[in-house]
Amino acid sequence: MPMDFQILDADYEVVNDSSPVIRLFGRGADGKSVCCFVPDFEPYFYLKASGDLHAVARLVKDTFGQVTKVEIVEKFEPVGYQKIKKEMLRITTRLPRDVPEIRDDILKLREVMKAEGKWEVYETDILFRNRFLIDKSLGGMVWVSAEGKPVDPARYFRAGSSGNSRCENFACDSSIIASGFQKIENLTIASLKYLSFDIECLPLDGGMPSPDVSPIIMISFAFEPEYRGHKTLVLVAKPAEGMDADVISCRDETEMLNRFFEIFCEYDPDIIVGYNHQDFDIPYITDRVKALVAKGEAINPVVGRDGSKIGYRKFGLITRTEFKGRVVVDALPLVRRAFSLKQYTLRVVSKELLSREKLDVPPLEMEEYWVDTGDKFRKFVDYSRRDSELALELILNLRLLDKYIALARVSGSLLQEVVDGGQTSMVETLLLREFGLRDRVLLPKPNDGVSAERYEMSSDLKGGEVLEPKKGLLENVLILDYKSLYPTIMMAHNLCYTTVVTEDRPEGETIKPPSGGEFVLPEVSKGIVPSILEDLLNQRTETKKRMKRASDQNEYRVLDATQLALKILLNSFYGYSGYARARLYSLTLANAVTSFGRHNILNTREIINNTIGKIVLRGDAALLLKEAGELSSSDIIVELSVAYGDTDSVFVHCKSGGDLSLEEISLVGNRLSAIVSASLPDPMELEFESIAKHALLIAKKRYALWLFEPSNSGWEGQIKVKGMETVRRDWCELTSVTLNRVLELVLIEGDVDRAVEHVREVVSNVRNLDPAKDSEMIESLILTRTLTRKTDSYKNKQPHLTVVEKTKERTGSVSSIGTRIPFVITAGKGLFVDRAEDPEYVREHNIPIDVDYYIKKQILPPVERILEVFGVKISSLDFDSKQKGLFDFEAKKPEVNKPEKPPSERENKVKVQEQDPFQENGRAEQSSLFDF
DNA sequence: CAGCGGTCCTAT
DNA sequence: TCAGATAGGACCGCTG
Repeated sequence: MPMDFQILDADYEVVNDSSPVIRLFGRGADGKSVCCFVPDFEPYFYLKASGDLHAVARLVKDTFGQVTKVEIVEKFEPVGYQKIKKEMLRITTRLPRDVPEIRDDILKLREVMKAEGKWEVYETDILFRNRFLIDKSLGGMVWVSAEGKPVDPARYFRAGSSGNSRCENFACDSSIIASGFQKIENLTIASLKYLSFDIECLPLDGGMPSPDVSPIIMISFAFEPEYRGHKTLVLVAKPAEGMDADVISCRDETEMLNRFFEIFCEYDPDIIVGYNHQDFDIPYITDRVKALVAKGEAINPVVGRDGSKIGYRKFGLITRTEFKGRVVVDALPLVRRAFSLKQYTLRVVSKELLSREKLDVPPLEMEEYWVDTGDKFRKFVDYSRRDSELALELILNLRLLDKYIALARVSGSLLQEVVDGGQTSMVETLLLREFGLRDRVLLPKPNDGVSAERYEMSSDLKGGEVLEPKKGLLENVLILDYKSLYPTIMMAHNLCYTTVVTEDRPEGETIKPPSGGEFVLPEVSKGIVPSILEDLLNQRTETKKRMKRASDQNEYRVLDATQLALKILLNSFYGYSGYARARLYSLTLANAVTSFGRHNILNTREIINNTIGKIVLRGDAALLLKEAGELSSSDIIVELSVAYGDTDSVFVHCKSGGDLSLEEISLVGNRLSAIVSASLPDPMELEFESIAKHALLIAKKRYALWLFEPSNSGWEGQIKVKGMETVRRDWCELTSVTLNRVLELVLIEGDVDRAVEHVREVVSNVRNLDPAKDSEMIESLILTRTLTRKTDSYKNKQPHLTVVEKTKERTGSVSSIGTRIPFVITAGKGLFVDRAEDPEYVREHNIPIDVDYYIKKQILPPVERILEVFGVKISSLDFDSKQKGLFDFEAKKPEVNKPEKPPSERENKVKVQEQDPFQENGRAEQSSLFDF
């Protein structure tokens, strides 16, 4: 009977001290956890040597006892167009660890051989499990059907002298030795078991707990699916009576910890969830267990499917944990990546994303709650339980893993690598697989010296082109977008590491990017990266088609995650080429891509502004002037001009004598998309995305749109803000809210008067702020900033730094790098940075807020940047606490077309954009804010 | 007061 | 946020 399972994790174990055996851990189609042993896969790497290769081969074999086989193979070198393959050595070793052991020494043989040319090693730093997955076309979350016989892991490994105790604790439902296996196409995801946990410690004096001295007093679990009828469990390290059924009272800490590991292994989870458990709970448990064991306590801290114990490793600032056969998923970094929030404490995150309240026990009263036997203790238990629940809900309810599961499948990297790492591991997995198939070897990762050098050079990498916006308010703006610009450029122009002309010259023509360099034509040699991209793009198109046919919601979700994953991967290759730590780094390639991109957007602007210039709408047709022939009075003439663009987007302002409907503008959009796309090499495409009925362009990368996109139920309007203070997290909530309202009034209602009135109200509220009554208002004045480095490596004072230092002095608690620090500006003299203060502290001590700062620096400047477009001038200088002359409508006041409002006394009409001579049809009888 | 370095965060 | 990239706006506080 073949066994079908989905690969969750993979590694290897050495049997008999002599040969490695791959272990694939997974969850079976039958719901059981599986460990599948695969023997007979051997580690290897490549050596490019000069001189007599047979002699080198013999020497390698004679020199290194670990080498079992040396073959002469033909391979292409990693970079550059090459006409023919070169002979290299493929060196097989007994154990995976032999590869790094001999790779440096092997280069020294060059002197022994007295060889002339350069020697180089390739693929010497590929983890053995990844080597296996890549060579066998398997990968994370892939389904495998394995043939083989069941095996008792304990007996299997006892043969080896390494005979470790882990085997006794082997924690899989079934184990087999594979005699054969194959990948199977299966879109579904196995029924995974999720376990979330959270620990509570008792610090000595309300400070930070230290594992040497502060005991763990509670551990909570949340399960999905249930564990023996329990959705949650709370273990407490003291005798307790009268508790709920899901509370397990233990004699002491040691018993509790042992119960923890027992329940953990019995439940046998696939996904280990927590909130910041990667950085806190797991290292803490590890160290605490060590401390207790050192004192003579008996604890067996098994968490791995192979019986391995809990542990962690620190790399600089980051902690990595590994639970063999399982996947550790910390909700904190996932939430961070998925949502832009001002703070990422579990309290804030749960409230914002789940609308759930975190329960809290004040740190200073923790001991009191712990020794209590009644309500307070129950509250403490509830608080602990809730934290586990929340972490699990974040992952499950927000479906945070879907994307990562899809990325693992599509890239072939293990889920843990995808969740932990960036795009690098995924890109490299794809590259290694495709390079292997095409007989090309890949370079090892660069060392620190090389990447530092490259990092310096990277200043020569130019990026995208940002067009100067036509600042102001525009009506009827088409938004066009290049679909996957950089990947399609690479495909269209065959840009690749393997096509760049270096040593060998192809016959005939080459592709010459604006940035320089030369690439061979696809007919001469099709690039590997373009081929990978093409495949990803085809898969994505196919996936999107299947989404339309999808019958049930689950299938739809999986497909949607898949197409998103494909998009992410498509866009990863360009970044990788300019990434200093990449195995393959090529400024020539990266610059070729961006230079084509810049060229492209400028060219598009030229076509739209000048070659096309105007479009004639006649019935359902959007015609070029030359196609239109003689114009009739029913024709609508639309004049086009590019108002803005950033890298891969073009905003086209459509002007005509009268109103244009969304349908009419769409006709123009579709025509533009067709014309421009036709002028581009395949598969580059300019897509008609949406229409901004009104667009407010403030600066490069700063704008707000009243956007309409075609949907099933006609047109749906929404405001979209980019780059402005409403979307920036280093401004206070009051700024965002106020600005949003102003944008709404101005963009949709066209009512500048009301916007001004609104601002006036807000300012007056702030000025008359009464801290005693207005705690909500103070909430909305909180600013946040990320602590980006160690506090001593800042060159300048920073407000959040001030707060971090003050807090450390007061409570001893230190903020870790990467956390967002909330603060408010308090009243007083001196620099603003010195007056930053912890909001909590301000509330407790009734410290007055610097109202003036908030009005003059937080509310008014962003508002002013918007309203000055309409001629509203806010003379903040004139303004004093008596609210006199707050707004100074210098000469201009907008005339707004609102019948219910009295006409403005002032004559000047708003100057939205420079006046346009193009007024033909008499359709603009009423003047409105948006007419000109 | 203009200009600049340092810092943060966002757009693409 | 120990690993995709650059472009760019805005702020603060210092300097000349």
